Amino acid sequence: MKQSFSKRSTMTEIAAKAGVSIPTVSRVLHQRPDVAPETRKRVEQLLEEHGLLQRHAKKLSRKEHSGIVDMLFPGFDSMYSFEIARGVEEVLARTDRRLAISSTHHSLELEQHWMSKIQNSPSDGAILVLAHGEPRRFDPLHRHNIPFVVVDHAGELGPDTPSVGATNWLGGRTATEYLISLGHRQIAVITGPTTLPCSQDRVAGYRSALETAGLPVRPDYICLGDFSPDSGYTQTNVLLDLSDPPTAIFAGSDEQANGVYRALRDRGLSIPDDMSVIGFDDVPTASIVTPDLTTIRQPLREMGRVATTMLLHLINEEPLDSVRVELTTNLIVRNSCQSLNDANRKERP
Amino acid sequence: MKQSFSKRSTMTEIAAKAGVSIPTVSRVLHQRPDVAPETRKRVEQLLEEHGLLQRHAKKLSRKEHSGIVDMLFPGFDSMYSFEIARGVEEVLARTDRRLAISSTHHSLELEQHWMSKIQNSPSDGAILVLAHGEPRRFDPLHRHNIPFVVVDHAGELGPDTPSVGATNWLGGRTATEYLISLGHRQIAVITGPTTLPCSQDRVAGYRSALETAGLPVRPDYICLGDFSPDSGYTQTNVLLDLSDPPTAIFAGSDEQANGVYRALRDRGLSIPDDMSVIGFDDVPTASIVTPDLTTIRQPLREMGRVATTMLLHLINEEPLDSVRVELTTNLIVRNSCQSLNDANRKERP
DNA sequence: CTGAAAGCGCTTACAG
DNA sequence: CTGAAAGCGCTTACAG
Repeated sequence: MKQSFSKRSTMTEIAAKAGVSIPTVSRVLHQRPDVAPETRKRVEQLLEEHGLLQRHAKKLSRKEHSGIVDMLFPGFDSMYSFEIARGVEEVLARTDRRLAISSTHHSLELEQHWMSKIQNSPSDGAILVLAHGEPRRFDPLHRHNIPFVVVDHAGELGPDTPSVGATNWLGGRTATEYLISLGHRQIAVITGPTTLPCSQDRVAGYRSALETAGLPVRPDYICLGDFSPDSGYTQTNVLLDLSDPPTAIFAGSDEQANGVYRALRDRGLSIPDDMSVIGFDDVPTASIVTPDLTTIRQPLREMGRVATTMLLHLINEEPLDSVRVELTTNLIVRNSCQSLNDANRKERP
Repeated sequence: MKQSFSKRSTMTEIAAKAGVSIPTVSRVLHQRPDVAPETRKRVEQLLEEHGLLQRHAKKLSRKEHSGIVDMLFPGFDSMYSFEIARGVEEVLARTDRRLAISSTHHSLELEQHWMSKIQNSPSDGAILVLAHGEPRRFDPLHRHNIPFVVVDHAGELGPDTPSVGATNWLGGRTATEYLISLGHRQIAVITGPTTLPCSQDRVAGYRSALETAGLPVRPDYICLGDFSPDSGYTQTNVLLDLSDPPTAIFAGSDEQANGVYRALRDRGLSIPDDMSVIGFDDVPTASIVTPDLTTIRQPLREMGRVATTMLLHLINEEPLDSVRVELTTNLIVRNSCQSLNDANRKERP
């Protein structure tokens, strides 16, 4: 037992013990066919005992895969990130790979730092949660032949870049249609960052629903946010200060909706009696707030799962069913929206 | 440019190009002192250009460290986990190591699976979020000489096991004292799993506060939960069905408090008018719920940060200031508790 | 400081 | 099927 740890054995040693030549040992180790079954068995036994087999396997597997799948977030700071990560973890747990999580903390510098880390201790593949950015960003990955999948990108990266997204346009449209169906005619939206395609798409869906219903698209009802509670708070106040405020707000994201809630509460306004609010994402908090938030569900965990499955295919050099997968959004009706015709609504001027 | 990728160069090649012997090249690569500065410079240049320097550095660093720090959760499914992970990520981002996250999904089988993964693609160190469990569990880690730190364990693992925790006893006591200071005399607690030292400690703190104030410790006011919203819901209903229900509930954890909120709301009871509720943890949702939750803050992110700093010391074989670090909890007063003397409280029989 | 020489652990045709 | 031989890429005393 002890000596097997004391010093790493060599093929020469094994050859001596097995009473064969070194080349034969080499052949057995490499699973060449031209070895007598008996000899092979004897040598294999020795190799195993002395840890050469294990050492060799490890060396091989290090070549093929590092055992790590990387995941990069712009910020590891929201339920949104967490949910996607959970999906990825779920499918990776069943494989022999581990999940490495990094955040660029919204800094380009740290993103480059990460890219160089990846070179030194390489990755089998990467999942990039990147809602925007040009393809050039992925050059280091290409150079190092690291397969990757982009999550929540709108998919305009061209046919070379596998990506998973959600039907943001449809979601935006569904949210707005729902509010219209409740009788609302004055519907505002607080957007995400204008640079983000997912946000642009939601707003486009909003416009489309309004236009289809023959309602005007009012510029003062389209407020610029950044998906944060703070921008939800600020923009809600802007909307409420309008001479002609909306009766419903499409909050852009659930997190942003939290800020909308707070602004409304600060003014003593009730949800949904005084204002209907609809979110986007359906993160866990959506069902915890009061009233629980009607929202458009974006299947974040499933997006993580699908992206991982795709990546695993890429790693194994198996063909992909589709380079671009778009998962569908769903309306989740809870209690933050009310029909305009319904009772105890205060009259507005 | 091109040929440097086409085939990996050898020392022989470099030696020829540099007009020196192979041993000299070897010496330069290994930074031996006995080489003429000029020769060294020339050879180094060549080594760099042909990627031998890089290859060598990589080989070295693979020996010293894999570049991965592992983190294991019983379940990667709560704000609690997420917050600790964020803390770890924050300090790791500034190093050249990446964070690998795994969950045992509360299954012993998966925990063993993870332990074997760790052997195949080794880890520089691990952070284990393990609220209980005997030291034997860590044997595989010891065997493979992988340093680790345990987070949120009560610290009864002995002086060999570095750990980071919070002052759970003090937190439980503070929560209860606060309720007493508001005039409450009938204070219930919904506990976490009895097997968890952190939960036991909180309950012990609760008892201690009651006893110090000369109040009776009523067994029917101590309800068994498991930190989940569901158990919060169920046990609140049990408490409300008592002939003599409490006027305040110490919810054991913020997540559990969500269930308490729901049960109260389902019965048409108002928080804090009809019932005061205090949580534990101060996860982000605590300030989002209505009314926002008064709670005992457990500095989860900081715990993650401290654990990582400790682990980095262990990895570098530097001494630890202390094997056991206990971070302090704080009372965060928000709006879910009310003084018993205050106004609009309905009279109880 | 530097190289010729010996050696290590392994692989790869080649001959039988 | 197996081994003797040649060879590769590298390291390590040793001599000058």
